[in-house]
Amino acid sequence: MNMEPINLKKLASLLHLSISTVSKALRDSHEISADTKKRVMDLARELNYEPNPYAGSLRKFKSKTIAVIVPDIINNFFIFAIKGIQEMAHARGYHVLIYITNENPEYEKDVVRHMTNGRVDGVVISLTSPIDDTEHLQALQEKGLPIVFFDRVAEAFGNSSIITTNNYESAYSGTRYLIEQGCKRIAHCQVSDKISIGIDRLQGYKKALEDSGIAVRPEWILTSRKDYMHDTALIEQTLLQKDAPDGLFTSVETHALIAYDICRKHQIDIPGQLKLLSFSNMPTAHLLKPSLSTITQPAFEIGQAAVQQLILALEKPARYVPEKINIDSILVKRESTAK
Amino acid sequence: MNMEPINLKKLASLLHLSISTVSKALRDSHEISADTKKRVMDLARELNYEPNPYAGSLRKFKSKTIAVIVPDIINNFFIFAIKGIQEMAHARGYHVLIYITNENPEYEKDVVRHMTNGRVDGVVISLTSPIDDTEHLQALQEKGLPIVFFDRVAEAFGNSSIITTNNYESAYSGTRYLIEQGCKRIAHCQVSDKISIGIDRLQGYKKALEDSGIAVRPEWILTSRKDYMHDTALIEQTLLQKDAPDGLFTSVETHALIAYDICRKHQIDIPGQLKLLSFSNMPTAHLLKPSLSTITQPAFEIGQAAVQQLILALEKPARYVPEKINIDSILVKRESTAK
DNA sequence: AATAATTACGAAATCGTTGCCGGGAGAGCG
DNA sequence: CGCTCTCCCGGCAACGATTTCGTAATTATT
Repeated sequence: MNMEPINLKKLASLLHLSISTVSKALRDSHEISADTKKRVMDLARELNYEPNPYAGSLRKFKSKTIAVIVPDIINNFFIFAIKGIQEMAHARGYHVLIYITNENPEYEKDVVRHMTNGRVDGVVISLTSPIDDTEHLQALQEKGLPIVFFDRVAEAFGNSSIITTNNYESAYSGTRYLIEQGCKRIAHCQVSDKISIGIDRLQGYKKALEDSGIAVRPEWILTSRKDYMHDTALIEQTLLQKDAPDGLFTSVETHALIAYDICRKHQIDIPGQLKLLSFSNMPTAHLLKPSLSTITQPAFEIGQAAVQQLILALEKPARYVPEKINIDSILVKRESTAK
Repeated sequence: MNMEPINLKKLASLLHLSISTVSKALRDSHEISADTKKRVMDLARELNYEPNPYAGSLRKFKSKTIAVIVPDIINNFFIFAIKGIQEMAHARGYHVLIYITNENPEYEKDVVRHMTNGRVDGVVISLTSPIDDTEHLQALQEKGLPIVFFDRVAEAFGNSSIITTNNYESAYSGTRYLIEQGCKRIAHCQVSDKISIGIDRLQGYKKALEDSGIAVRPEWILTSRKDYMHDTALIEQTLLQKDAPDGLFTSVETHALIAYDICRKHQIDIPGQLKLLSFSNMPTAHLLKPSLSTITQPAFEIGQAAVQQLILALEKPARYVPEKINIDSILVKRESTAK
């Protein structure tokens, strides 16, 4: 079944030319006559010649491949971001390797470490690791591999572009909105206290409470352990206590769904007893019962922008200046926060 | 910033050994003394040596990379499948390149054609192209690249493993279930009439109607054009006609969501006026209003099985026999089909 | 007509790794 | 002591493409 491969040597021998001539003809070099070029191109097309990418990579230290590293894929934000990344990368002729860390920092480090070998030209990453634990990324950068962060970023990390949404402002205005809707006891469920978006959103939440003269209750700041059972127990316990919250602001859609399940189980009325607002890119938010008010991130655009920055760093390193790009989220008001 | 690369030559010169000795030491060859091995390994670890994958690929015609080609990614079935693919592949030491065809057969062909060059060792694919249009895949196979199909497969395609769910039976029992719930006029929305799952599910739907003595109405077999506007108009028009259906069985979750939107817009009661059942892997199905009855596919397991088959084909070609693997779906009854 | 310049191609080195040899040193055996 | 055998290691040729350099043949220049 295994046909003999079509490579430059094969083309050259069929055309009675040298390998270098064929190579140059295919790259449309000025050194080759139009006549010869045509002969070469025609045969290449006829035999479906495809250059071996690894041979070229070896010589040129370019693989035309980028890696996307995300904490999870069961999350509509990342889905849309990956879609944006993928589309932009392909449009620019890049291949995309995908790595899912499953929220496991050790696994992320492993993946990143094995990336110092030229397999990829650059990396687009949304961090799983805490922001202060980035030696593995440092190592990458020292090897000359550009990194672009999106969503969960390492602000302090020098020389890399960072693409985020306005996390602080969104959390602030989201929390303010809950207050406007009548909430006085608002809990916040954060994804982590050691990750950029966790920190930024928490700050926005806190500031909004302060500005409204509401005291921040530390026991109502719930921190996820990325474990479904644990997170469910944590939220359930909070929602069932005597002086329970009348508002819940969650940082990821998973936790909003958990809250829905808990409220159904214990017949807590949304929005009557509890108003719910979540960062989310769920396509079904408006169809839920009740429909979910969301802070919707421009996930697709963030993904696109990340790749644009990365490719700029790769192809015009001289002109490339790391940027901090912000693309605003949108607050969509629905039933879950109605008065 | 760009540190000089750590490669075998560098290690060899530091250790005063030859390149081949270092290479063999790292691969734990029996030709090398334990002593030398240790020296080599220690230095390699210290300097974070990572072998250049492309150099090896070039010599061994193995890239330890597979491609996943899917029609779309905004679809929970594919999300979970990709997750299964990714996890299994990484567990077995493979890297995953992802390609999204956006339901565009021409793009699929392009992607597949550029894959005959050794970039990947094998391909896991869910087809966008019609089942009778597979020369591009034929070309791949002739190059000796194993292909594993999942979900949208090419049955007639020789020598490849095929992983599906029991599409025919699921569609049959789903339709029967709608009839049991009192539906007499059931429409079916298929994803395509030229794709395996479209055909299989349509057959199951038809057989169920026949077995219940209900005539199949061709105008109620709606075929998607993978265009949101078109599909919406098509379903809307069907649901608004005089003698409208009292049941709708959709093949992909997107169309179920479209149906929800249409029903809301025109105040069609689900399940009172229209019962709705859909193939779907939505995590929010039980939270919709009304909750959506689904035929849920074992997407994650299908992805895993696909990679297992592919790796078997790659690593034990002698022992590999193409298989047709079926993993059953589950019918989950919820409010959208209540009596 | 002699020299310079241009055109069109080929030879060979190179990227980092692997694997087939070949060979020297020492051990074991008769 | 001479032979074979094993143990370790180094040399070298690939893998497929790119690129630098060299060179023969043709054309242009003075």
